[in-house]
Amino acid sequence: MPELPEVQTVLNGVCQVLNGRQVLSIVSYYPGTVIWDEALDSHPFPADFISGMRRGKYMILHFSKDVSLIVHLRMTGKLVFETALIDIHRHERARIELDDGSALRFIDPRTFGKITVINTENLEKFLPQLGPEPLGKDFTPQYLYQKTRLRSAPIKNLLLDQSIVAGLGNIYTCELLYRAGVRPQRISKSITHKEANLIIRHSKEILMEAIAVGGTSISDYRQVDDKRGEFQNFLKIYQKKLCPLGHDVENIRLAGRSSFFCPKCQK
DNA sequence: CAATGATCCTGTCCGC
DNA sequence: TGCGGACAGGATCATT
Repeated sequence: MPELPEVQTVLNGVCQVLNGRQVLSIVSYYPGTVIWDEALDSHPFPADFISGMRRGKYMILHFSKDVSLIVHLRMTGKLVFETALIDIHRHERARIELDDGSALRFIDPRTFGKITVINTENLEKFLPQLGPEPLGKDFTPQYLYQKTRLRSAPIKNLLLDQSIVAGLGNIYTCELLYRAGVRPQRISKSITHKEANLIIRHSKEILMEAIAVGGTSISDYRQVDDKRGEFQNFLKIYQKKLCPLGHDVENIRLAGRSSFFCPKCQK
């Protein structure tokens, strides 16, 4: 599922494709996939691509004429580049048409993904409240420790809360807690300074490793050129029966999600 | 305010 | 071979 490393990888590909191009139009094939800001100019396109950035799991694409796109892939969304117009794919929910006849197709079987077209000035208004970037300087052991003091929910739920830290999802949270040696169901308040240190260090480490190999392709996730990421080959606990040391892995449900952990390696 | 559970949705997989 | 049900889970909304 697209988490920070997958979104970053897709964004990098999208920026390459959009570099020097104009968007001519955004076509919607499924109700609710494309959301239009009411405060938008009535004829926003064509607009020149300026820059792309990422905030948590959101892609933000800036264009001329104060137009921006907020793209969220949710669980099964893909942005696939085509050099020429072709038939609408069964799961194609929207299409971003470019000035050279190419297009980015938004393919999303489960239809949870969204493309929001906004006036750039309204960016803050259209983004939810998001915590610090996990790879940023504000995501520190002190910050996390302070947040854990206020909560009785399991630490995994806290890490999945985008208003606490923006970009972690189920897979990397399972993995980083395994690396940190902390059980996902541990009550947040019980996390020690030392454990907060380990969680922060391994969060940053695992995200950087995953970005370096193009993310994790477990089911639908693909890069813009339809290539798979490679990090699924390095997962140690997610959907495993045995941990790397050969211990039995347990799977419990936390916040409605499968949570894999090793009772021997994680305390 | 915190925490939990339902909801959105469809493809895939498992057991019978 | 077919069918029903469980499952996958990011974010939002309603409820406790």
